[in-house]
Amino acid sequence: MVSLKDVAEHAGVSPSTVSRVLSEKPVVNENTRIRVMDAVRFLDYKPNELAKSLKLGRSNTIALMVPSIQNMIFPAITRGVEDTAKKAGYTVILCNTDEDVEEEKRYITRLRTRFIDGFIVASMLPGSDHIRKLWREGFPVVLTCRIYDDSIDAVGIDNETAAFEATQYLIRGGHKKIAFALGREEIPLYRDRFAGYRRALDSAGLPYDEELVIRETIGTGSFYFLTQNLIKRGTRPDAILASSDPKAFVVMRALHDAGLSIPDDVSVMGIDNVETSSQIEPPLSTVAQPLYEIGALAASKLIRQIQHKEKTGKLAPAQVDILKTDLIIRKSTR
Amino acid sequence: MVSLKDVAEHAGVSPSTVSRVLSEKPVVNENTRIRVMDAVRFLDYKPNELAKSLKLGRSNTIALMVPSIQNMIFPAITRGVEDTAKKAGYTVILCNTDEDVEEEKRYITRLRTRFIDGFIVASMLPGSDHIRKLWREGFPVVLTCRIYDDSIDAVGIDNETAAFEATQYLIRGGHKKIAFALGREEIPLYRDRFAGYRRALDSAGLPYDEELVIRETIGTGSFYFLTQNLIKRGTRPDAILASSDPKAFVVMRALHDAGLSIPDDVSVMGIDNVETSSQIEPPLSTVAQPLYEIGALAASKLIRQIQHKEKTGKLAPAQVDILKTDLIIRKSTR
DNA sequence: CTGAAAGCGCTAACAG
DNA sequence: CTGTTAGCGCTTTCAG
Repeated sequence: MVSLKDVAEHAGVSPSTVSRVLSEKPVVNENTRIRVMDAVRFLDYKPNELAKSLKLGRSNTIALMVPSIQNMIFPAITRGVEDTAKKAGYTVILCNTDEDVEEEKRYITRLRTRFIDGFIVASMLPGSDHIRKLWREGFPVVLTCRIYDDSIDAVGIDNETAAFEATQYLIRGGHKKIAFALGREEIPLYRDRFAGYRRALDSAGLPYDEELVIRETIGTGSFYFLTQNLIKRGTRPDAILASSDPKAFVVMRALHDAGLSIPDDVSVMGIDNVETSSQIEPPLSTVAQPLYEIGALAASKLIRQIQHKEKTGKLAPAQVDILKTDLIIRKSTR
Repeated sequence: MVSLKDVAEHAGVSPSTVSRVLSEKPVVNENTRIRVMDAVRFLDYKPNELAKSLKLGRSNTIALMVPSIQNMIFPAITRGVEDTAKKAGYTVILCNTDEDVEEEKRYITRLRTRFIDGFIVASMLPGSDHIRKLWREGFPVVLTCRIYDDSIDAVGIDNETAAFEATQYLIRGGHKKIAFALGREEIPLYRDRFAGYRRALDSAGLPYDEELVIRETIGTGSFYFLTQNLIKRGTRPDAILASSDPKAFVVMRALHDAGLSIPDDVSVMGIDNVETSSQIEPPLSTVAQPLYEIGALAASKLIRQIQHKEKTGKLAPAQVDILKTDLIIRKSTR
């Protein structure tokens, strides 16, 4: 490996001078600058980022923590993060946490020993204190898919409203018995969507029927069976709103296998708009989250925060950005 | 940040001693060992990995380069990589290259300045020399989804055979006019799959009909229109084998929108078995790649190679692993 | 404008 | 068994 010192020798100057021209310090004589640059090119010198990091206490690296990259909403978010990080000269480390708080903590402590510059945390569980602590210590963090309150930087959507709009759309389409496929209730995201569903029912004067909510409970079995049970129970809904697109896929499969047609017998709607949603048959009506933009914005917020901290020594006040969703009507609803 | 020196002072020993107990060197007195460990715990000392990396010339970090994490085969592969890397104490950096060789090179040079320990390169383009060069320089690399020859470590599947088996299955099912939806031909993967298709036709004594191959050419339009054209041309196929699952989705959509029923009017088959394949309607028959295992094996090969290099100073002989595929029959074929 | 020197936090000879 | 020393490759005072 060719080092700064080699360049210095080759150019007949001191290492410090080379360092100066490479960090574009304005104080260096044009002639020596040229001589140094020639040597740099001649030796094809690449500065050692690790040494720089050690000296400077930052690594130009950020971590993206997701429950699982296999969860269909995360590839797009991840791509948004990576693209904007790359543009700003940052590298991203991918961490799958499986929603395991201990795993998350382990990652955080491990990465901090490498001078990681910041974290984008995209898990969905209710806030645990280790993230708050991180923030309080002055560490750049941006939350996504999980917003505690307005005390930590975050970007997300208004889940309550998203579900409200979906339900409202269904109601306007003449649906009267709208079921709801509710994901694990300890996840705030799903609770919010559930609340939106109920509010829409309310404000349309439709009764809320506990019978019509399919609850994913561990042990009770999957949505597939729950959906088929619901139908067999005789109280057949005329529409089902799923609390996420992947859940809608399962619901659709159950309906189909039970011999029901979508949307003729029952409309199905999701929330998320993952890539697959437009590819299934029938294409799923849904409320789109701007996934790529969420990732991109999270990354640029984080980087801004990192740079702010470098300048001023502390974090800028937290700010949460709520991106707008988009009602997308395809063919799974009538 | 608490450093090794702090621990040393606190324990009343020299930094080297602390270093020794922490790297579990056997030569240290039990008593001082305990004293040091107490200090470590008391100060909650975490070694600075960056400093270690700088000193040792390795970072316990590997890079995973994929065309795009949004390409549906990569989330599972990525998860396989990350899981096994994590278990071995490695961190993974995710790089989206968009199949752009220059981008790939830029990543490589940039990451090398951080003492990256190895690369998993999962792009699909024919081999460019920068990867070969990397390998020749003694840098651990494992290729995946792209096998040049047997001179570089790699893991993948036998694409020719995969397509052969799919075609053969279709033929056995009584299909006589089997179309093929062929991805960009500069990608060897697709060429191989195409070859397998042709060989199966051949060995069954079925004629190869150029009319029946839908070629994705830039500018000619998407598979959607190509498929509909094929149908309108009058030579309606009784089956279509797509060179990848995502392409099969488009084909299915085109067929559906043209009023044809799958599999009654035409069978559709894919190759890959991405997650969505089982979720669409009808569920797609396909040849499964063991995606997670590909990622996991790639990572463990890479790590083994890294460790081999640390021991011996050079790479172990290249070895390419061909994982077996799995014919999965669902409902898109009759 | 440039060089010498110190040091980021760690490990590894080399002595003792 | 343990301490001293040097140094990984870089940046940054501090002098000059």
